[in-house]
Amino acid sequence: MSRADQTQTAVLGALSVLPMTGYALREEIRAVLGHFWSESFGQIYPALAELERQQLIERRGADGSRSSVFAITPAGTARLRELLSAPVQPVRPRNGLLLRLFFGRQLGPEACRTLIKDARAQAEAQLADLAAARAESQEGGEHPQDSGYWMLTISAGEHAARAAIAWADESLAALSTVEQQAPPSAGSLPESHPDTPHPPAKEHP
Amino acid sequence: MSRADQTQTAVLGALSVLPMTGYALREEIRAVLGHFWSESFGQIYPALAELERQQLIERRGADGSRSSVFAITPAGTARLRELLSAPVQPVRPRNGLLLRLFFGRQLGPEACRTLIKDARAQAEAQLADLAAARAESQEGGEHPQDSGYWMLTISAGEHAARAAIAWADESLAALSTVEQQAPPSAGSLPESHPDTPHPPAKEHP
DNA sequence: AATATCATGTAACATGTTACATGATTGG
DNA sequence: CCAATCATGTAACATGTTACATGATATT
Repeated sequence: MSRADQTQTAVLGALSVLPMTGYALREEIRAVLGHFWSESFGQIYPALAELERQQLIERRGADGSRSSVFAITPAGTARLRELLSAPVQPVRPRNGLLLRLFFGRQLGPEACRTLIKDARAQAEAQLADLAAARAESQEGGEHPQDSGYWMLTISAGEHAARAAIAWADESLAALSTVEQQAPPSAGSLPESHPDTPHPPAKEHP
Repeated sequence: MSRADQTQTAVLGALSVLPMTGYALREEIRAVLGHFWSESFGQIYPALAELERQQLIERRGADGSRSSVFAITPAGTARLRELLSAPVQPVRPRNGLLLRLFFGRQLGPEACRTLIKDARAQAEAQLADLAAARAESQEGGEHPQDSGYWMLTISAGEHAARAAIAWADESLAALSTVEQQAPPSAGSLPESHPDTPHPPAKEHP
């Protein structure tokens, strides 16, 4: 699957659940797929235009005039299955948090701790979001056929978030053992004695 | 931090550990930061040129002539700390595996199971890689000052990989309970045509 | 009547990847 | 000498984001 097709996959997939407008599409993608997927405005409309040109979706004047609801066609459903069957596009990782921690000596332990605490808080928030999504999906039950699959994605997010929290706690503990190490001397200064504002930390045994 | 600066951060960071050529830089980034970061060739050289122009790094004719080793300057170290202190760039998620599973009904349980098994295998492989990296970092010990921080990134990868494995096992079990559900009718059949926004459900008997 | 939201789009920009071109050095 | 690898770069392409322009519809 070429990369461009990924947007088409998401759009076709969403329309396979329910016909909607481009605007609603973006809202739904943000709200429902947001945990693991994102599309920007500038991609959705071109994708819709292209899909319509290929007759994989069709536009229906919803009731009177303006707002056009897009619905998937049989050919579109076939194409969706084809796209979903294509190998998963490997993602090039770019984790800004870990990049900063890797060069953590330049930042010093205090700043690193802050970064980790922030990440932990984010994971907690994520967990709360997912709990809400899980409840909604299980109760509302408008799409019982899909909800089993949707649960898989929610569960994936929960596992990842819990792992992040566990890692953060472990890391905060580990960081206290390097606390006494000062960051290396500033670029323009010769090495001065370590004058970190941190009180002496406990050595690890 | 603008996005472009992220490459500069990685390059400056790597050179802060050890001066090296652009080629070696790419190899090191791939080998050492590979678990959480990536840079493509086409970005490294322009970044090096720009950093040299700003005198944040300097080029040294290594021994005789050709291969130029880049070394960070004091100003470069200062800039690195500035970059590392900037807020982490939020990443827009794009998880192709979860996208496929979310629309799993179109694929059917068997294909989904395969996807999950593949993901599990990948996580296992990742875990093995990280174990090797951990061993190397702990024994080799060429950079004792940094190794504590490096361990944090390895640990993050391990937590994530273990979470992925646990999720996969759980999901494979869950999927067996939806096993009997057939994927919805093929694209050419009338049920999936938009005339009926919700294709009739084939409930399990 | 004024404001907020829905709705569709485009253009400019930013970012990132791939393939290619070029040549030096090294090891067999 | 030949092949592999090291080394530096560029250009074309692919992808993705942001800001803007426009106007309808609904709400207050």
